[in-house]
Amino acid sequence: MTELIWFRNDLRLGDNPALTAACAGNAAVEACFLPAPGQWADHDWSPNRTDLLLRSLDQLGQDLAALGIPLHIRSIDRFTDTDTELLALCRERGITRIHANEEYAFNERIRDHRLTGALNHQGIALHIYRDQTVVPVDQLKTGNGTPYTVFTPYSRQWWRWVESHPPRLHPAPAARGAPLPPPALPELTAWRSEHVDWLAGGEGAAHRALEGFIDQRLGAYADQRNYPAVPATSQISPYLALGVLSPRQCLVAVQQRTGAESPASAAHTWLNEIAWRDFYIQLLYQFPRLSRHQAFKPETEALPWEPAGANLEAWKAGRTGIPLVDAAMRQLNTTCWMHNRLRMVTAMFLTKNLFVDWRLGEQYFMQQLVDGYLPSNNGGWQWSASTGTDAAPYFRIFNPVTQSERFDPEGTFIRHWVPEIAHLQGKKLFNPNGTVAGYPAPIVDLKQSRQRAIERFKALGKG
DNA sequence: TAACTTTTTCT
DNA sequence: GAAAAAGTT
Repeated sequence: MTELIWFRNDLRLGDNPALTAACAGNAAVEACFLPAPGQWADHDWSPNRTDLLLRSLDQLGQDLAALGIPLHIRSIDRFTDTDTELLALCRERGITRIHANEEYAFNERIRDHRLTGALNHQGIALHIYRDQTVVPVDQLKTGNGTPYTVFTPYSRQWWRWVESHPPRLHPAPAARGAPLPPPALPELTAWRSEHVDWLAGGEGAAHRALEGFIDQRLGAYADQRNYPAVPATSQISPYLALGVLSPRQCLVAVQQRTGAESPASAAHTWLNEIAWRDFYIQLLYQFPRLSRHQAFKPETEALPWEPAGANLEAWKAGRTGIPLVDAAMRQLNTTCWMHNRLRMVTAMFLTKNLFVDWRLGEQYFMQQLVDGYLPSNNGGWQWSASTGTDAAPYFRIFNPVTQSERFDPEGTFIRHWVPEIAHLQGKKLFNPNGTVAGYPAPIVDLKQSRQRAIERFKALGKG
């Protein structure tokens, strides 16, 4: 009898509940990963993200081989091909039990549900373990027993739960046999990218990034995280998105490296972002429509979005004529990552000023981001578009010029990414307003478009 | 995880 | 007449 650990969104040895369970006994342990490029395409996964995935998978295969655990990489096209491939592997290798960590998006849950039946029919058990969050997705409920849909009360309960349940990490397994040759990776050329060279793959790199952040930048995080010109953020989101790092490891690392029982305020601010991540994951789990291109607030489906067209293309290209928006989009297009404040600014500009359907922005972000992750990306977009849970009130519309004055006061970030206006001084830099040859005039009037958005949302209530 | 407008307060 | 506070969207 052989145990199989099926890696999905958890490309790590450390703190991996399914891996720990697979290695609990003395039976032989083998591992598998099933790349599904057809499904990746359906989910708008970026080659930037899958490049990091494949490099991390490569590292995982080597680490497993060193422990004497073979990793079988069997490419399929879509989730519907999973049963055939897994059953064949189980038959080949004499596997009777499969362990995997839970995934929370709709298609993944359907896959696992169907699979359980198909496998049981063949006498193979599929064991699923809670993962991806600090607090289990169905743990926190309001007084009515309903899921939380507002962050503030959720986070209160989140902290209370975390303090009464200090996370205990699953240790990485010990060697189970003689070292093996590392597995070969499939080519998947279309899913490779050269734009994410700056980011190293694998668990070791992820932990170095996490520890470097805590040691060098965590103290200043609360004060500086909103300034895109300052490298104040942790930059570990790509690893969390792929499960190369677990959020529980983040929590424990903060406690251990700061030597604090309960987190100080700087640590608190950062860990609250982990709570936001948990919040959005539990929402995706509780409300399947979020996985299916639907608004959390159904009434917002009636909003008369503008035809996307040239405005969407200008936004994507970073040629809207609004410097902070353009700088942010160019950062995204070049580095496959964008500062969080700018994600809000650019999303708000697309959905409120250009009044383009949030789904198109959400999709473009997924197609570019190295850290694209459905729960956070969808949550963030619906927050900005005021269609989601705990969303920005529709009348609270960011003014991208005011945002630049506040969060890029020296213009450092704008000058870096929009060099054609770098010579401008003072407030001119934040809104050249068509005065620089070679840089577009604003493609939309900020004041008028703000008013238009407010009126359209207001009309919803009367309908 | 605002912005804008109007009103009031303070020198 | 500026700055702060309050009200509106």
